[in-house]
Amino acid sequence: MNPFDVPHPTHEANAAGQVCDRCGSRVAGLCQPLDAAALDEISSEANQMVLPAHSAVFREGDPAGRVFTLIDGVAKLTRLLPDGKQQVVGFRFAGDVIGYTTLKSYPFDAELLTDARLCRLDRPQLDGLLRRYPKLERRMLDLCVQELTATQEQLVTVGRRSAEARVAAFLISLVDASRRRGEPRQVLEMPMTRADIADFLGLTLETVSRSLTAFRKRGWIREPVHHRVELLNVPAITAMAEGTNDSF
Amino acid sequence: MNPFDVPHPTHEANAAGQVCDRCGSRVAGLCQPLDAAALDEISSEANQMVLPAHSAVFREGDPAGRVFTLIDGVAKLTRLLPDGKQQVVGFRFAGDVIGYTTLKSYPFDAELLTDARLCRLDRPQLDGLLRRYPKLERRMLDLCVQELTATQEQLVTVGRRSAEARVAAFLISLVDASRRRGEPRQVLEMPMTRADIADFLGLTLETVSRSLTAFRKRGWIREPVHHRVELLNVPAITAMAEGTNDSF
DNA sequence: CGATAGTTTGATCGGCCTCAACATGTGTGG
DNA sequence: CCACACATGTTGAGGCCGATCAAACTATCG
Repeated sequence: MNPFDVPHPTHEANAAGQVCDRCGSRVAGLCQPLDAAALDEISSEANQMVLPAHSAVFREGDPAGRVFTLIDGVAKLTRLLPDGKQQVVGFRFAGDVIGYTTLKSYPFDAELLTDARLCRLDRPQLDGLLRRYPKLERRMLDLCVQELTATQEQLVTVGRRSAEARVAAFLISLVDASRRRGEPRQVLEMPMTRADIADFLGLTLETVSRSLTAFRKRGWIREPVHHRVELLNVPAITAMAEGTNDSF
Repeated sequence: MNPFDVPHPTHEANAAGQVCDRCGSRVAGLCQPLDAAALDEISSEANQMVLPAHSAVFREGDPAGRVFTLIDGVAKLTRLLPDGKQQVVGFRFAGDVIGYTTLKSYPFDAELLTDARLCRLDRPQLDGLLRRYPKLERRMLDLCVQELTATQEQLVTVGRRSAEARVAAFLISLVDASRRRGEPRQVLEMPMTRADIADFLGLTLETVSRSLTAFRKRGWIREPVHHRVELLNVPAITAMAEGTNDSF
């Protein structure tokens, strides 16, 4: 299933930290609290892999034996309902960690929206690292708490906001994610389809399309090419997301 | 604000483990992986407190300096929207841990629905325990992963299910929670109001009321007294929750 | 016993879903 | 390179589910 496994080049933590010179990725996720020596050790155990768009990193129910760091690309995490409908529980971007869990099997699908490079760490390796670097355990807890908080926020969005407010909140969350990984332009890559967005927001793809069209007509956004949005009026979009847009 | 702080009696872990004889609570939450000696040490540092119904354990934004274990009672966790509406992000029952986070402040309100007893652990104490008992850190990660998975499930419920399916799913989740703490009767304490349930499910209280009335008329449930439900037809409720009830 | 919070039920409205048709974009093979 | 198929996106019309507004009923508590 993963035909592109290649050995991972040794990381080199530079003075500023956080960036691996060899693979070019920001060492944002798991490894953040580690020093150079530890990073070297991890790198010698981790495998870099490349996967094409629309392939699955893992599926709901697979034995949870690996942890991935997304070096490059975008992934969506989905859960399946008994009746076949799907709910997107989150999107992941460069630097994010995917698939760390203490459960025996993954509780959701992880599917790539773009071609992607990933860092793969197998469970025995991870366990060994956790034993040698106790800080890592704390780091995983941090990540989990962040994820939990974000999911609760999403619950608020899906549970209590109007359709346009949900789409606006989604756009704002894209900006935040982009800023977090240091690309503070308001031109955003948005490789997800209307259907993906709809399954994230608890809407239909038609409603998402209509909302985006409405934003476009109000001059709030532009879509110069497919899968790229430009936010022209962040304050208006923010106000819409927060439901405080009595007039526009 | 907490006028009922009382010193916590020393725990005694019995041979079967998991139950503290002195305070009568099941030591289910944080302390599960610890041995008797560790439990004694924790107990000497923890404070038991009693709070009345409708009081706040902590509020969104408070500095996250304490961790609580609910010994007895029910709590709801809520987030506030900018426009004043609230979303219930979860309910907590006896044995559940509340308020452990690596964030600087609590990301939600914790409010009691019933009179409750709580075990309180202040942050410096917790940090010390984490240093002495590294297993605890792993335990907190486990709890966080569980909570995250449950919240994702709730996202599916709120995002993709019909009103009656959501209410049915809520009832089933009550049964599960009840079973988890060893009360496998299908007569359930349900101290939350229709409004609480509505804010959890992304519905209005009227819709929740109508759904429960419908279930009652179909003979699926009874409410012998206020704040107590009896599930008479779990299969039907389950089928409704899963959306596989084409006929009933 | 009155006041207040919570619940039920009814009537109406509207936002979003559904179904449908068409437009546009993308990839593939001739 | 073009023709074609197929995925994705847009737009419209109509209907339904759940929200909203309103009123009566019940339980709880001082």
